[in-house]
Amino acid sequence: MPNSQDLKEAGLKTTLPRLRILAVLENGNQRHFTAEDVYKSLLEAGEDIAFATVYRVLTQFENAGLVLRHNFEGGRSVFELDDGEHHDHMVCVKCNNVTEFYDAEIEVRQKAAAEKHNFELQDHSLYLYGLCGNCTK
Amino acid sequence: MPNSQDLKEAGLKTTLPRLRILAVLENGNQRHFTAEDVYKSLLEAGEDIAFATVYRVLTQFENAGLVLRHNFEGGRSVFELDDGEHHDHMVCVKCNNVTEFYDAEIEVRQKAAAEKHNFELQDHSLYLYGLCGNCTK
DNA sequence: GTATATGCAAAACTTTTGCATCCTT
DNA sequence: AAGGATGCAAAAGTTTTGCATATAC
Repeated sequence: MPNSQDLKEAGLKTTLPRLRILAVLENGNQRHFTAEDVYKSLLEAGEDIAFATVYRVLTQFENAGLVLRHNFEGGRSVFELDDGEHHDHMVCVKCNNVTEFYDAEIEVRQKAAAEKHNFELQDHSLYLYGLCGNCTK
Repeated sequence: MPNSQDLKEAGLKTTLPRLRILAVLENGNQRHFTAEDVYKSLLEAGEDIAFATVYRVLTQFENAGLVLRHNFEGGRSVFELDDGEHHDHMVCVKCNNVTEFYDAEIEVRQKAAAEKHNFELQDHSLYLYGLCGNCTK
């Protein structure tokens, strides 16, 4: 779990906005946030942090490797704390709920596909879209 | 390969802009286009079609099932003719070249992962990011 | 004290839309 | 002739940036 130490190691000063944003990402009841989600959480917690700062900080966190940015359908970025354990995502198109999953075989086949095409794999994103358990009831 | 017949079947009138945009998607030396790519191709071909029309038509084609829209990293949509044969994509982060690939086992495991989580799969996107063969030389 | 970070407002970008006019059937 | 499509310009939505002020070290 990232903390102020991680900020320093990333060359980022330990400022109040950064700590507050980190707290939202760590302690929220969700793991996946749009920038607006983060901003609203801060407002609700009584924190007065500019929207521009939220974006700046999230981008800095992303560059520092603390946060992952996803480009799901819908045109808005979704941010998530990088816990170091890679996983993929199922996104409910109705309620926007995000479920994480992992399949070792899929990872292996991706690497194999990349090698086969002489492609130097750096990263990947696998998003499943559909209806989550709650929304099919 | 879609044609004016497909337009009619989709409830879309056979208009010059639609035919021209279809022609770009079919006959370009690439298969993957941003809206701007399409617009520029039209300009180069001497066609005077509004940018807004390009977006409108691409969206209509998407809804009609003629075209797929991808959300790669970078924040701009990428469009591709839907040839009916599902495939995934490797995107070169240096030259933006897009390579298609398909792995039946990955498809199977995705379905299995969805079922395991009681998730009704509708669609998915798998993008590999890295350096293509040309860019690692 | 110095360098870096933040707030605010404005800009940049992509994509969509309102409306008058034009085209297809 | 009638309904749908296009062009233009303006709007909408997300994300970034310039600059003066404030903060961390």
